[in-house]
Amino acid sequence: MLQITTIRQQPEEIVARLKIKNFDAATHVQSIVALDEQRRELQSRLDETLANANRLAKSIGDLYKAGKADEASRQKEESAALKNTSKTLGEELDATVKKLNDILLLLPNLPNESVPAGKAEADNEIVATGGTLPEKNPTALPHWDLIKKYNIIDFDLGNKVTGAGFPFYRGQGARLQRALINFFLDQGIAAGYLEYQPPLLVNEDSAYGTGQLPDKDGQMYYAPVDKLYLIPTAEVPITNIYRDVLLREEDLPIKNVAYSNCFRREAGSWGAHVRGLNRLHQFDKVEIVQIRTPEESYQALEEMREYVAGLLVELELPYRIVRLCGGDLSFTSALTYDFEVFSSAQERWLEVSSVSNFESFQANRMKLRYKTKEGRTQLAHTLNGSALALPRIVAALLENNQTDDGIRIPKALQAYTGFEMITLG
RNA sequence: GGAGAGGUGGCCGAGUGGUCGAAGGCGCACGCCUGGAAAGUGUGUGUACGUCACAAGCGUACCGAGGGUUCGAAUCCCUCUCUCUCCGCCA
Repeated sequence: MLQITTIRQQPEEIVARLKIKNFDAATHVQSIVALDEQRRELQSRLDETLANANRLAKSIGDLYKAGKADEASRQKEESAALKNTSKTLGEELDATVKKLNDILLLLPNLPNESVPAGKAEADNEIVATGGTLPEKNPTALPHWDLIKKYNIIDFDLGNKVTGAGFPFYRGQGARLQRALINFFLDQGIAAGYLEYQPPLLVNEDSAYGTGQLPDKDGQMYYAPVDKLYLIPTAEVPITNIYRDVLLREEDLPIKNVAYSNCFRREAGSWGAHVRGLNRLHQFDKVEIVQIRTPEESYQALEEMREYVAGLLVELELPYRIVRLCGGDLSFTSALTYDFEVFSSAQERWLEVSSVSNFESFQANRMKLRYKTKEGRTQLAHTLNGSALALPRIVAALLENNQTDDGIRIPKALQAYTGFEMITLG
């Protein structure tokens, strides 16, 4: 959520910046400015009325004590009138605040200066590449065939027991999952992140805090009996640790890492390119989250980018990093780097990580603040990134490392899997 | 799930209708004291909103959340929620 003071002070600037995200904010901003004006007016009048009522109450008490009951009951009538006024003003104020807030929630975060304009994927900017692309192999099998051949991931079984997009991992497939999770967590810990194991269901406040609601309502699984949402990413519980928290500057930076299952309904996004592991309703991901001062947050974003790139190097996967254009940028993000690995049999780049700086957008929603060394209270910046999401990593590993003898496991992972090859039988 | 007890400031803890944003203590900050430190001592120490220069000052709200009674509520009533204890159930 954007800060009301920013909108109040530079409404045109906001509208202009949001155009980069292809978001027309003109009407919203206009309403916000008007409602904000109204809100402050009502607040002043209400405060004044309450101040008068407080004065009267005190006076009535004194009069009773002095035995002047007549004068007291006359003032009581006055007080009753004030009470009516304050009740009306209070209701108007609440309604105005609610209206204002509802519109504020609809405004996406401002894009960073460096975000290129653009409508979609094609306008993203490739900022780095790494690893070597495998040679073209016409006989290479896509991962959905490989998993059947080696009998390591079973979609049919998932289909029977749960539904589409909920596969079973089996044998060396399950082992590979576990290896990747542990590898990613250990790397994170080595890089100074604190490991967390979060709840997989969160309440409504948390879903609002990180911005999944109201923007992505319908994309999360929901347990209505208990009013809980299944998390689409560990970002939600991990960042919400700091909801309504006032940190001290010495507490920063905060760097957390967490593994979790992730649940996504993916309503309406099923299509031709989502075979096999490319898109699932439940998948595994290790997430890194940082809380930073505004001064340091972009430096932190670069650190995180380096860190994620390092993981892909260890896994010996060819990758590229793209800076998302305005149109592709998420609702909450100011700047996002997507990481894509090349999947040789599909001959496609698969997104395996998204590293973002949300600046104070989430912090403002969550009231995540910190006290500076000078004693000023201000909003912190939040960042997060996948490090990494498993299914597409697995897809790329399987496709890129297939040999006549089996599927080669990258060296860095072998200590975790306990085997060097995925083999038949 | 049943019964009981309770949620007060960074922490502990007083406070059962007005003088309470809230005693006292701890912690913290700054000063005094000291060769230095400890001890001692003095002062200060919440958040949000409004006014305003995102200053001071002033005003308003906040004692788990939301409603109610009252001229006036941390204090009384109702609902919800969370924690603790006992019982039940259970990985």
